[in-house]
Amino acid sequence: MARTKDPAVRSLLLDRAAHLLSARQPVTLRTLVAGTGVSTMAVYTYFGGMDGLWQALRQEGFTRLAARLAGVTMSADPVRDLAALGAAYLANALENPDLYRVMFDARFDLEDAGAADETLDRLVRAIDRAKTHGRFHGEVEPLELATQSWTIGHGLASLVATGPLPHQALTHGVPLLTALFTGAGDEPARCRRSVERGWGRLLPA
Amino acid sequence: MARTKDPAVRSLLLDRAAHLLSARQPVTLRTLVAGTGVSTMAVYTYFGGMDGLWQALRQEGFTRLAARLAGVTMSADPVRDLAALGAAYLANALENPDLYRVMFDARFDLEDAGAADETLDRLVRAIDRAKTHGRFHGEVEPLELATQSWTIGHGLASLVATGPLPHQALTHGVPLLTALFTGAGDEPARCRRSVERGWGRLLPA
DNA sequence: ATCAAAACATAGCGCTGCTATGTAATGTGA
DNA sequence: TCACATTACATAGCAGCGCTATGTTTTGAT
Repeated sequence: MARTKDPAVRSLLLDRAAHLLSARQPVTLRTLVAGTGVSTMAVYTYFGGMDGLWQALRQEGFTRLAARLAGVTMSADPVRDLAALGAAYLANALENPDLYRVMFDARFDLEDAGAADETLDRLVRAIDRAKTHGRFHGEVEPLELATQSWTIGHGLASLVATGPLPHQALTHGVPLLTALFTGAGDEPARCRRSVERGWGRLLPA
Repeated sequence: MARTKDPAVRSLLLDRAAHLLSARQPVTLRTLVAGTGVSTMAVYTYFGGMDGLWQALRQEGFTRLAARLAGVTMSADPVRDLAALGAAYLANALENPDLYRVMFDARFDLEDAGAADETLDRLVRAIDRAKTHGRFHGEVEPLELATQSWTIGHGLASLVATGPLPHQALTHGVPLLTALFTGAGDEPARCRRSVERGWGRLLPA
């Protein structure tokens, strides 16, 4: 008994926001709708305000990350796969640095808690796989090891994306993950080779 | 042949900014000077604008961090000391979460690059000490290991301060650092004991 | 004592997100 | 099919933001 929303408008606004973000142009209510033909009210009908737009943008960021991780093909070497997931995480963060910053920007009260859960779950499953392959010893808690891997990935991504460390520093991911996985029971030399293979093109800077 | 600046005004503004920040009240040009008796122009006289104030605030954050790290007393166990430095870093980040966020907030172009250098240097020296004690093997590059320790610390601090991980997750610091230092040559069981000692009160959540 | 220079106060500009108001479009019940 | 309630949408205007132009006052060197 009323007018319906047009999903295309919503996508249009999100796309334009992402474009402005990557073009390092300010994302404001007015710059957002400028040239789109829609009025500023559209932001309120579809997102309830700018905060809602940022939240939707974060969701988009996590969705894109999930897709990126899903693109990592599993191999016969589960530890390589773990490193490859880490590399994919970092690659995504550095290819969309602005979106990554939005995703982990403070000043949001985590109503979209669990947005990162899919990411973590994928890690957990990869670790489970390494366990069944006998690379990690039995006491390893997959969720804990996944959280620790995430900590390394996020720390690296954040320090590089935010400035304190140069891109070169991404190579630190190899010794960090190798140390972590070796501590989880993998054989050191073999572990390092696996991680290096998984880290892939992030290695030569 | 002119009027001189009053350092007290500068401190007053910085103090008030920190207060507003910790009180979770918006830090704006007008809220900053409200009730202080000084006018908005003061912010421009002493900081050149709000950006300058944020920059000064970051400097203050790093100064406070340096003081915190300086308060860690070295013991006979250098690996414990390394973990204690990590714990102090995290404790500082979580006691001044807003300031920590300002410190590592993106959208600043690193003109104050090197602000974090003192922190890193302290880590380097602690690692050097562990090397001379024979805890790490000779190929260990202190700067690299320091950067990797920082990555772990910042990753944890960021994920906890920004929301995705609960405070409980700080305990992950122990296995992470243990794995890293064990990989650097320390004997596993001894390393874990040292790290646990250094991690201290961050352990019981 | 003089006077230039800098600190300081005030007012106002263009921008921000947001909302109040009026209008046009549309899915639904009769 | 038609009327209407309901929602999308456009416009205008509000308070607040950072910043700057302007005029005044203070002050330190000559």
